[in-house]
Amino acid sequence: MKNRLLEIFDALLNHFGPLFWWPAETPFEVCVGAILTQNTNWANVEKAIANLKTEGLLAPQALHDVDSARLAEVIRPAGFFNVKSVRLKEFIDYLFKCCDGDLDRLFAVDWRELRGELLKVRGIGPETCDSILLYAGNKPSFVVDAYTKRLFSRLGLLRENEPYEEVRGLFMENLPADVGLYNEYHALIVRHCKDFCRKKPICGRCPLRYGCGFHMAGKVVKTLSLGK
DNA sequence: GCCCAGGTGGGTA
DNA sequence: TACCCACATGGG
Repeated sequence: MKNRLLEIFDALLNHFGPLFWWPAETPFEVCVGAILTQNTNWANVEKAIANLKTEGLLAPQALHDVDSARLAEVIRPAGFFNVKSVRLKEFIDYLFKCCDGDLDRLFAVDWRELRGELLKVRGIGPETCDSILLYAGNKPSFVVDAYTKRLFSRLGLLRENEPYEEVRGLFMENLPADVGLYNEYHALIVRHCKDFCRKKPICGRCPLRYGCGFHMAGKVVKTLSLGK
């Protein structure tokens, strides 16, 4: 399994090149984006982030001070704005409670303990939590999302409704605890799925389950060599 | 008009 | 544990 996961990573990296995620300017922006992108197209999140910047709200103290109803209006393009407004405030409340609003202090503690604490914050589930740890805190916590489950179940390496922690464990037990590797692997999975492995596969059925390659408009444009 | 998008929490059996 | 549902905008 370890070799298989590394082969898939190499094939994706070879095809797309390094992606240098997360698409954000600061660690704090990563945290905000991780909450805003819950079940939401990233293009809509970008609009909400742009609004936050325009309004001068993309900072811990500013988000701490702003009224949640006003915050909801600013992040409206991201969808689910009422619940996300509350979730952002919950995260900020925790940040001030534990670290006086200082992200560096947040990430200074043992990350495994921090993961347990973040998961207690309402609105921060396992994917949001691991995204924050990996992409904002540079901690080796593998991120699992809908794309990860879709791709690896189609590859026959997972069952379709495998629980989050089981999937995460599969990667973390079979890959070295390397922040750079985890960072790129998740980014490449997302990129690959957006291009080739949609909910409705572009070629009618996702070809990766046969280990054969990348498809576009029904035509094979590149072949993966996954080995056995 | 319909489907989909980098989830999460609450309720029910 | 395993489903169901609400939450909502915007692009294809």
